[in-house]
Amino acid sequence: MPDRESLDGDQLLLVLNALANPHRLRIIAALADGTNYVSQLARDLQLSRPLLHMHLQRLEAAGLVEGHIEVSDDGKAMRYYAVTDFAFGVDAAAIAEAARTLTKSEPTGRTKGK
Amino acid sequence: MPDRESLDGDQLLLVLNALANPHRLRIIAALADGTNYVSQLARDLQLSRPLLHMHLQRLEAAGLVEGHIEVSDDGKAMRYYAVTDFAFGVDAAAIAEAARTLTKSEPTGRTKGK
DNA sequence: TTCACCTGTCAAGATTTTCTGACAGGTAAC
DNA sequence: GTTACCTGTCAGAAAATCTTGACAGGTGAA
Repeated sequence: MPDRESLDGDQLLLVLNALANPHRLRIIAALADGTNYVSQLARDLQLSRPLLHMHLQRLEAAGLVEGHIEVSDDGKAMRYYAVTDFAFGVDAAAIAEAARTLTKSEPTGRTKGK
Repeated sequence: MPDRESLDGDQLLLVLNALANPHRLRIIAALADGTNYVSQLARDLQLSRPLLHMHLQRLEAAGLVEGHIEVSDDGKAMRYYAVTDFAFGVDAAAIAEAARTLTKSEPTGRTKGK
């Protein structure tokens, strides 16, 4: 397990958003038990496959899980996902630091872009 | 500063949801610089007062900030907010642990309630 | 071929969240 | 009185998120 990471504002926000959902917390918990492929994971968690797909992409975009194709013995291509070694601490000081590099919805010169 | 807290699933989710917003990160950052009252904070952050009010409530519900009424010299009642001493770590193991006590959107016996 | 799996995508509806403008009340100062 | 602050709330629009069902493709096995 790596040392505690230091994320910039946008990264932190991306991660927090990825974690702020019960399904996604369960997905991480399930993958922490061991790597798994999409369809099986969907059955385990009782989620529709398209829904799980979307949640996995959100988690992967935040760098919390990683997927890779693996060809099974009988030639089927399966996408296996595993959790990454992420670890970070959250307190007021860390947030104050991160907030300085936030590019979204700034008071001036907003990057919003409609 | 207190030791790293250990939150149950629902608490953790509440906190993560509270933090998963750029405005709210900025609010915490601003309050980390020093306590402040609502109207002034709204001007500093360039947010409408009703909007800030909503965000503050979300943060307070998660236990990240605390507000109290303070009567100024000239008799006006102002609501001052300050950050609390929260601190917690996030990694796959912590999430796996917390996920076990999640009550929302469970596979069976959902608590959804419409 | 048909079946049972796997993968991925899309459109569109349902639900939440975010945000604003308008309104209510209060005090002190001019 | 009016003005200038402070507080709080509400309804409703706007935007983002979540979720499902249907469709596309692929493989190997019976």
